[in-house]
Amino acid sequence: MGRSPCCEKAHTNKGAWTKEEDQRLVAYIKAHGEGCWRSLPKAAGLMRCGKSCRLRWINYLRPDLKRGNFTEEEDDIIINLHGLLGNKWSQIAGRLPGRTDNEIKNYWNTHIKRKLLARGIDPQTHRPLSAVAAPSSNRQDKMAASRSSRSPETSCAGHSSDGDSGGASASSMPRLGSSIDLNLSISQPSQQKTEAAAVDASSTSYSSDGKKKICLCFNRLG
DNA sequence: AACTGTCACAACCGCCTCTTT
DNA sequence: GAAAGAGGCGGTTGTGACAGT
Repeated sequence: MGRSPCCEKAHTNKGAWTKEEDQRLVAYIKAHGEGCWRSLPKAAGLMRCGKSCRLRWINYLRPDLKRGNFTEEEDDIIINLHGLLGNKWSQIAGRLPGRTDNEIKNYWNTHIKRKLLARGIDPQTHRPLSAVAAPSSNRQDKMAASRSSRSPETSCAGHSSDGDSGGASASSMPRLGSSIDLNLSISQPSQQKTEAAAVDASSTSYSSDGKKKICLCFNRLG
């Protein structure tokens, strides 16, 4: 539709970041904070697209990032949150401090998918493979599915078609065995924001028997 | 040693959503 | 209310590392 590109592509570097570029970016953000990504590259003396700077900072350079392997506990959290949220990587990442959406997305695609398949569980629906109809391998179908999953009405991919939309309780959904209790609650739409359903917040706590509990509150279900 | 296949992950692309004008 | 700009998100790709033959 004629939208101008986010940056002047002819004058931007692409590909892997160099140490010097990283240093420039870190130094600039340390000095000025995260501000306008569009103007940041110029201000920091980087021949990069603003989006690229943002991604580099968020996924790699941020000081609070937790590098290294995912723990079993993190695996479980990701699997359960994915069952609830679908491919909402940023929301899942928001509940795993120190992890980024990109990291989780990659980890899901490379490790967890296989892990679930090995257990005989469909990674998309979280149901036993035998109960899942043959998935479409058609690329266009996948794209269409991803598009529809981004609409608010179907934000809980894989469960919106369950037919039990009235009882939005995690315990009513078939779920792989886990030590994590997903204690969901639905509140009245008291806050008058008209956004579509959103998982507003979650908190992690421990029950008396030491089991980890994650509380997810769906504040605004449409 | 050379080749091939697989895996892991950083980075890019295009679209969507939110905010501002 | 419409249009434009900017940020954010999710899917996909490119590539280096490693393992197997």
